Amino acid sequence: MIDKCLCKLISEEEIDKILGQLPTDDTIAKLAEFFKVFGDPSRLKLLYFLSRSELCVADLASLAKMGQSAVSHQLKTLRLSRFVKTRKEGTVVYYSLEDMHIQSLFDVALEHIGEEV
Amino acid sequence: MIDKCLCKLISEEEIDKILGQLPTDDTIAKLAEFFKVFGDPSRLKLLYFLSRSELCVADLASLAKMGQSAVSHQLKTLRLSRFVKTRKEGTVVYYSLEDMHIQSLFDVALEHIGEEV
DNA sequence: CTCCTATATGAATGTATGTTCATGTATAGG
DNA sequence: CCTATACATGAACATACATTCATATAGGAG
Repeated sequence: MIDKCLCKLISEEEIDKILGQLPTDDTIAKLAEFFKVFGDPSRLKLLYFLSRSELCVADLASLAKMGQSAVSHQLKTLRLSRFVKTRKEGTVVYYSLEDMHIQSLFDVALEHIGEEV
Repeated sequence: MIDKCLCKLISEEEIDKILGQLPTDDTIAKLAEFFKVFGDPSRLKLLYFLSRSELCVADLASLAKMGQSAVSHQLKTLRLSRFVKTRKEGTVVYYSLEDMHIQSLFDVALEHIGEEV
């Protein structure tokens, strides 16, 4: 854990300042959880479809070419992280996006990987 | 895979349009890889420190309270996904951010999880 | 009440991933 | 050369995670 070096590119005061402004472990953990949700192709697909239309579970499974159970599990993840919301109608559960920041996230990511959508 | 329902909330034409505009599997995979990099607390910490200063491996390990090997492994991940770049000086390797979109990513994420940095 | 459909969920399984440990490589100093 | 330092890397291990399978729940149709 304790490595030498201390390259002295920056001063002690600067180090203290950087450490002082370091987000708490809790905030960092939440940030990681946030991004982890987007780190799976299946979830990204589901989010894409939901960005285009409110959809029920079966239709999401059909569009994403995934099993119903897999979709349901992933939607649970998306629900718990508050990216999607649900509306129930009889036995059908309709999912839609809760958070509209998603598109801007994708924009930054696509720019980085150099794709023109 | 083939589930029933077809809730008909949207028309066939709309479905075709949505499927037609679906990014390729390759693009989706790259997007997921992009976000996966941010889905780990250790890497987030390292990126935070690098967003404040160019730093060598040992100092990063010291700041992040991580082992040198762990830091080196994670820096490799960050290098391969082109988030950081290196500069060598003797035996010391200095890392710095390659990509400046990172801060805007964090802003969106922090807004979502409801933290005031 | 009974059956069917839509969805959720728990257990099991295979795979991916982060850290550690041991070691390899490269460079500076004596 | 020889040694020490800085960093990289491969194997091993433990954990996390995505999917599947089987089953549970809940609501509508008859």
